[in-house]
Amino acid sequence: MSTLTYAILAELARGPATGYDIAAAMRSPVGRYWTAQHSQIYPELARLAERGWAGVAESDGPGPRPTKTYTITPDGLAALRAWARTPEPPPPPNSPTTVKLSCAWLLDDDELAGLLDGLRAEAAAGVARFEGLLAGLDSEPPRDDPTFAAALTVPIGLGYERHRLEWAEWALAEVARRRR
Amino acid sequence: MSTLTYAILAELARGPATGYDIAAAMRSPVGRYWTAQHSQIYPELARLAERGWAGVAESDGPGPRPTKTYTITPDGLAALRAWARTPEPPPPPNSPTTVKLSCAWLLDDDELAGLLDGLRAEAAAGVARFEGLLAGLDSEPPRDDPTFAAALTVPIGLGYERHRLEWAEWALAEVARRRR
DNA sequence: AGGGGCATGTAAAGAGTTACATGATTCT
DNA sequence: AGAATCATGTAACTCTTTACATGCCCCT
Repeated sequence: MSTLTYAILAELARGPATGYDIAAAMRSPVGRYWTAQHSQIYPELARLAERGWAGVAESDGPGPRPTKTYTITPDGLAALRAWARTPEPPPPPNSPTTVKLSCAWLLDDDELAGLLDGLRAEAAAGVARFEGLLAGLDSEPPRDDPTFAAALTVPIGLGYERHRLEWAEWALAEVARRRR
Repeated sequence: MSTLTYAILAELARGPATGYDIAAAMRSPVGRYWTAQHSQIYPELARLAERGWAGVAESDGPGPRPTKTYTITPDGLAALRAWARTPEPPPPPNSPTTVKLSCAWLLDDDELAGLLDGLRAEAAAGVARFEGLLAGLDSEPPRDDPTFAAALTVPIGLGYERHRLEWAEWALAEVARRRR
């Protein structure tokens, strides 16, 4: 059982959903932090049902196949809770962008400044996105509601983007200072 | 050509190395941010040599096979620089830990506090690690030296861990506040 | 009439991890 | 005597992405 298994269960814990719904949610998983393609989700949902962690209801679909609506079972919910409360080993911090930055000594000032400015713009957009998201959140959500979790996770994303923005601005200033 | 290709080239740009050296550097790539196993590195080095981006020199090895020392070629350096200066599309921010946090509404107060405290401890260790690294850096490194890049990348890591630590402390306080 | 959204699936290829395999030297 | 380090490689497996494939309904 991979992270995807539980990321799907976490979606189902919020309510019944089709594979299409879950794929849509995982296209831009703001505040929930997992992505996957539908080609990975459909087989995983079938395994979930086979394992008894989700139930399926079929209805007429728009295409040649029936629409399948999945619902989390008590077993599935228990498995999700058990997974969620165990600590995760820190993942390898693989970042192509930081590898590029580690080549900064090979680039000239303009190339480096261009790279940094792109990162600055990206981070600024991220800050705006998460600020909007935070503004839309209930300030004191019910303890047993998904929005309670969002009130915790959205500030991580916001803090992360803010830190990236500050760093990019500092790095640009640093490169400009050394240029002279 | 994957990120691994260029991450290896970035190592070779610092000087000739064996596959073993690169695997060791990528076991804990502090400030450079890519990890890989030797089983991935050895074939990739062979492809690099085949492509003309690295040269190989064989010498007697400690085991049954000769030791191969790889050196970056002018073509390899040019390819690395070209890659490094092009912006990277933002990667999917997949994080198992944040998926767990998005299940916070399913956990009771003690389970959630335990999860958060583990993250706090992890972040605190990270801050200490990067502070030590930063302390060991030259404050004004030569522009065309790998340490110049480290002076840029180490503060990203430090800032990231500081942000995580602040967030974890805030989240713990938030959970404690709502507990009462 | 064509494009986009809804809805499901499979196939192929690439990326990454874990395990298997060998063998000399050095340290405890 | 056994473990760790140096040094290389392959095999099997899992995870992820990209592409192929179908077909209805709604909007312009």
